[in-house]
Formats: sequence, structure tokens, C-alpha cells
Amino acid sequence: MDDSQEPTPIIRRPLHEEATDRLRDLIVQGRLAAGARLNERLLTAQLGLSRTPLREAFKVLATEGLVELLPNRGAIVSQMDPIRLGESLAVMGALEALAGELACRNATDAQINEIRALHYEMLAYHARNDLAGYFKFNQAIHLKLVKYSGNAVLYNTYRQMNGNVRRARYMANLSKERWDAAVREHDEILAALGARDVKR
Amino acid sequence: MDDSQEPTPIIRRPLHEEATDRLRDLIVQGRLAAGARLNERLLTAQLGLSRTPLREAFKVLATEGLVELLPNRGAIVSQMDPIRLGESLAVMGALEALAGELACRNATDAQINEIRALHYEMLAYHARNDLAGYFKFNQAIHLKLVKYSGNAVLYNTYRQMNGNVRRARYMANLSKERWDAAVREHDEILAALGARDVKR
DNA sequence: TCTCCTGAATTTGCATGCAATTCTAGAATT
DNA sequence: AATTCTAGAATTGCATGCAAATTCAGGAGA
Repeated sequence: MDDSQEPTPIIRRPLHEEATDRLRDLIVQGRLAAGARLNERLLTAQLGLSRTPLREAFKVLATEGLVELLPNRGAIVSQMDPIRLGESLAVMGALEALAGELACRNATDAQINEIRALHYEMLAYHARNDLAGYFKFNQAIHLKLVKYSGNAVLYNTYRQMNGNVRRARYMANLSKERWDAAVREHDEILAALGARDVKR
Repeated sequence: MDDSQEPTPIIRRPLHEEATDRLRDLIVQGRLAAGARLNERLLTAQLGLSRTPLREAFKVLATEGLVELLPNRGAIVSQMDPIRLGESLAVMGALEALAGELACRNATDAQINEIRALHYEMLAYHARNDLAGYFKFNQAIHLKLVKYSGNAVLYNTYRQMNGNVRRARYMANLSKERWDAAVREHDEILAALGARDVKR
């Protein structure tokens, strides 16, 4: 019997992965606020699994920095205080600088055009003062830039930190100056990418 | 009853942390070779704990990139192929650049002197052609530099990547040119730190 | 009223059990 | 001889049980 095109893939993902992703989303989206306690009994009921995979998810999210483990006292959503946010943004800046450099060298024209397209879509939202939409495309551009650097380790590292600051970044970009500065910065990056100017 | 100076702190660390650290050391030190299968029964016996904390350690090391989880088929020590090594070193380079910049600004004179001392100790080993000793101090200097940048996020990120490449770096530094180049680079960093020249 | 105790109820950390999957040989078939 | 098939063993994923730690409620004493 040949299932030619695998009619039902039945790729069952491990429960602990599912749990990790679900929890990460809840935290990054802010539905689990910083400092909130992660009650095992409650979450097992909500996610429909047992404590073992849930607790494994806690450990993973803790090493990602999204969760803080208090021995014998459970887990809480880690705080993203201003100091840590600033530190994270500094590191991300360094990573983006490297990414830009590598992307200039390694990205295909199609990829650069893709970023350019996203950039203009973002500008549209910016013009409309639509913060949420602007933010979404802003995120996408940064991520794509890092992705197209061709350095997978860089991408993963950046991606992880990005998830970590995403909760707070929304606010960091709220002030009008930062907002406009970010747009100008994007213009510059785009120009440099187009010209393949490694040093920007 | 007042135990004044806490005679025996009895700070029992969680078993899963202990397991994570022990395993990480085994991997970083190369006692568990890349590609080696991590048998749960065997390791629980060796570490004297049950499968639950061990499996939690697996998940943590997997997110750190030291271990690869094969669903239903166990965990293996992740391969550090040349491509990934190169990518990691590129990222670490970017992080060190940021660290150097920040350390110039933020490190105390005492901290800079501490690094300088380590540097000379390292030179001693270099002069004796003692690769292991040289390597040890080389590592220490890089780590201290990043630590004294004052950016905790940067330090943690770097530290994690460092553990990840440590297995392979020994070899990367083996060739005589790289070896000498690394020493010269250190000299430069030291000089820049001493002069507090942010741009190096 | 506030602080400090005390024991019950919760909650966590870890061990263990069970079902499902994967691996391992050896037999059967070509 | 090589390949396929097939128990049986080993191993993994997850649920659950139990002891230790923590939290909480209520009351005694200041």
C-alpha cells in the first residue's frame, strides 16, 4: 500500500513543544502580564495536558528569559524592566548592525525587494498614524533583514531576544520622536541595502 | 534559635538545575562527544536522579543549542559543524565589539587591571606554547570583558554562545597564525581599554 | 488593631507507572 | 545471500502519586 501523498500526515508534535509555543505566545502577546504567576494546576486545565510537559515548557521559557523560576515557589512571567529593555535593545542593535552588513553581501535582489516592499507598506501605516500596523511591519522588516543575513545563529539569537522585548517595544516606539527616527533609520537601511553598501 | 552565620546554608539546588549544569559541563568539556546519544536510563543512573529532572535538563540544553531532541528517538549532543561555528563566531565578534565599547565606558579601573593581569598570565602560557593554559586565560579574558561591559543581557547571551563553541574553538585557535593574531588582538584591546578609547 | 503563631490546604519537585513508539534480532521468503 | 517480516525488548512521552515546601486562614497574645 502506497500512501503516495501522505493523506493524513499525522505529525503529532510533542506536547511540551506545543505547550512552550502556546505559553510563549501568551506571554509575548501580553495576555500573561509580566509578574503574573504561572499556576500549574490552572494551566494544565487550560491547555489540556499534564504537569510534566507544562513544567518542561517552563524550563525552556526560563532559559529564553521569558519566565523566571522561583524554586519551590513556582514560575512567574519575567519582568522586562527598563534597564533590561535597554540592555536588550543595545544587543539587538549590535546584532542588526551585523545583520545589515551580512545582508548587503548575501541577500538576493529578490529578498532586498521584499524588504523594500514591506518598508513601503510600513510607510503607509505610518502615514495613517496606525501604530499597530506600523509596528507589525516594522517587526517584519527587522526580522527579515536578520533572516536574509544568511547567518542562522544570528537569526535565532535575534529572534529570541525580539520575542523578549516585543512586549515592551510597543511602548518604546510610542513617542513621536522615536517613531519618526525609526522611519528615517529604515530609509537609510533600505538605501544602503539597495546600493549594497556594506558599511552603510 | 538564631543560627547567626548559617553554619550549613543547606541551599539545596533543584535537581534539574544540577542536572543541566552537569550535563552542560560534560558536553562543553567534550566528555560527551558531538552526536553521542543521551540515554536516559544510563544518565539517571550516573547522575543519581530520576528521569523527570533529567528530561527537563535536556529541554534546557536543547534551547541552548547544545543538544538536539529527536521526537520519540531521544536526545543527541548537537553537532557543531564548521558553518555553524563560523556563524557563531561572527555573532560573538559583534557582541564582543559592543562589549569592548561598553567596557571602555563602564568598567572600573580595578576591572580593567584585572583583565590586564589575566592578559599577562595568558602571555606567559603563550610564551611557553602551553595551548591549554593559554586557552583558559583567553576564554577568561573574553568573558570578563563582556561581563564588565555592564550589560547583563549581553553577558548572558555571549556566555551561552561561548559554551556552545568552546568545544570547537580549541581547534580554531590551533593554527599558529590565528594563535598569534589572537594575541595581538588582545594587546590592542588592552591598550584601548587602558586609554578608554571607545572606538578602539 | 497589629503581630505572631499554628495547622490545614495548596503547590511544587521529583519518582514512578503505563501506553505508544522505536529498535533489535532472528526467522521466513524470495 | 539479501530482503522483508515479526515478535520481543528497550526507550520515549506523558500522567500520576507522594513527600516536602510554601501559602493561607484563623486565632492567641501583645
